[in-house]
This record gives sequence, structure tokens and C-alpha cells, in this order.
Amino acid sequence: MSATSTKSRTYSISQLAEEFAITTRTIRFYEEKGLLQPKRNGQTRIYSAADRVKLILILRGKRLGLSLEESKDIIEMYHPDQDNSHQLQTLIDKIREKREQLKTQLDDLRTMMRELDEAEARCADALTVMKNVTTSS
Amino acid sequence: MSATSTKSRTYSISQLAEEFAITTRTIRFYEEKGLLQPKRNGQTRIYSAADRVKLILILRGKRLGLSLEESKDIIEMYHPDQDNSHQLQTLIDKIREKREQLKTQLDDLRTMMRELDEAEARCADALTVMKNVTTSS
DNA sequence: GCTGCCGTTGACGTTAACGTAAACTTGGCG
DNA sequence: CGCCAAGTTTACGTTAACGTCAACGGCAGC
Repeated sequence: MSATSTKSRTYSISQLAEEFAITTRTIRFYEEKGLLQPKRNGQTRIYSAADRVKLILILRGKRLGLSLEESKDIIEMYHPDQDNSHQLQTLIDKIREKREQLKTQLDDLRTMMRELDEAEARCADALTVMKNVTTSS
Repeated sequence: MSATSTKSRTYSISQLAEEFAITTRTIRFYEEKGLLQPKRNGQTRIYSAADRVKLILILRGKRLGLSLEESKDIIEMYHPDQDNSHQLQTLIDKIREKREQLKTQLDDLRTMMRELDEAEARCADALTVMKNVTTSS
């Protein structure tokens, strides 16, 4: 059994930056805001697989329009401070609240999708009409 | 048939502000950015039902994380400049693009919902364990 | 030893989406 | 008439989420 197993991969800041198409500045910024706490090798930051997952959560949050603060909360939902779990009920409440928000968002999304469909149909119709006019003249 | 029919209702700026729980400043700001073009009675702005619909679109866009610029585009999808319809194809492309974005967003939403469910379940479990410990001692 | 290249911190700049404040007009009413 | 409430414009302030230098350290290769 060799010591160089597959477990506990690590990443450099530029590796992560490239993988997720963001800048190193951005990653450091997230750390500054307390969303990431990578290990260090002297000066240099070393990111674990868990850090990478957190980044994924942050970026997904961004796509959903969450603020960094909100993403921070979400991350803590996944990694509740082991000793800090006396706030479990608070956490559950937060989750429920967030889920409510996501639900309205989902409704908004569906509505907008439907309306976009209709808008496209109208545009397509208009285009057809124009073609007919030009070919029949 | 009286002249005071139900058609073409109008709204004052503060009426709309109250209805949608935003400030008048915000509404004027949207106008400044070209999202609204209310009629005027001298100085005073007068909003039509169409203006109100546009506001609804803007606010829904906001909930979905759209920028005002994007909401502006969306609004134009609903009210394509009649004479300006030579850009219909461009418009359709925009709609398709926007729908793609909404699709990823929908996936993100579903994923996050699912994961929140799991997180809540884990928290609930943890709570149960704690109760058992305290009652069995 | 010099040159890149990657990494670091720190400071300042930028954009979007409003908030806030000042200074003014205008219609209604007691 | 005096005054208030609601409206207006203009201008500056604010927050979040980075971008953009600047100045520096370490090390790999020539």
C-alpha cells in the first residue's frame, strides 16, 4: 500500500482559477470575506477538495443571484461547525426560509420561460408574414 | 355608456411605489435608465397600465438576478418597436440565449433545493439524537 | 546573476442600483 | 393668505464584488 494514494488531492490557486474560469483575485477575495480558509505552505495557499466544493457552491449561488453572505450561510449549512451545532434549529429555519425564496424564484422562472416562448412565437409569426409578403409580391 | 369606463387606468408614482413596496426614487431611476417612459401632466408623471406591467417585469427580473439592462431587453421582447421589427431575428436569438441561461438557473435551483432537503434532514437527525441522549439519561 | 513566472499583500478604482439630502414648484384647504 | 403634502431635479453618498496596478518574494532555467 503506497503512501501516494488518490486521497486528499490539493489545488493551487491558479488551478482553481482556470478550472472555474475566474481570476485568482476573485478567489482571494472570497477568502477575505471568510468563505474559504485554505491551508498554507509558507505564503502559498493550498486548496483541498473541500475548498473546491465550497467554490462550486459559491459559484452556483452566484448564478442564482445569491450574495456572498448568503452563500456563506449555505456553505455553513453543509459544514455545520461540529461543536457549534447547538444552533441546529436556527439552521433548519434558515434552510426553510431559503427554500421559500427558491420556490418563488422557481415560479418566476417558469413564468418567464412561458412568456419567452410566447414572445418567440410571436416573433416567428411576424417573420413568416414578412417572408410571405416578399415572396408573393 | 358613460365616459368614465374602466379602460386605461392610470397611476401616480406613489401609488406604484406603495403597490410594489419600492421607493419613488427607484421608479424614477428606472426611467432614468430608459426602462419606463411615463406620460406627463406638466411636471407630474402619469403611469399607464402598460407602464405598470413593465414594472412587474423589472421586479421579476430582479428576483431572478437580471440586471436592469437585461430587464430592458426583456421588456423590448414584449413590446417590439413596431417599425423596428427588422431586428426580429436578433430578438429571437436573444430570447433563445436568455432561455438557455434560465435553464441552467433552473438546474441550479433544483440541485440546491435537493441539497437543502438533505441538509435539513441531517440537521433534524442530529436534533433527534440530542433529544434521545437527554431523555435517556 | 539575471530573467521569467507564479504567488503574495495592500491600496485604490469601478460599476450597478439605488439612498439621502437640498432646494424648488404646485395643488388643495382651513 | 399661509402652509403642508406630494411631486420634481440635481448632486453627492453607499455597498457589493470584484479589477487593476504596484511592489515584493521565491525558484527554475539559462
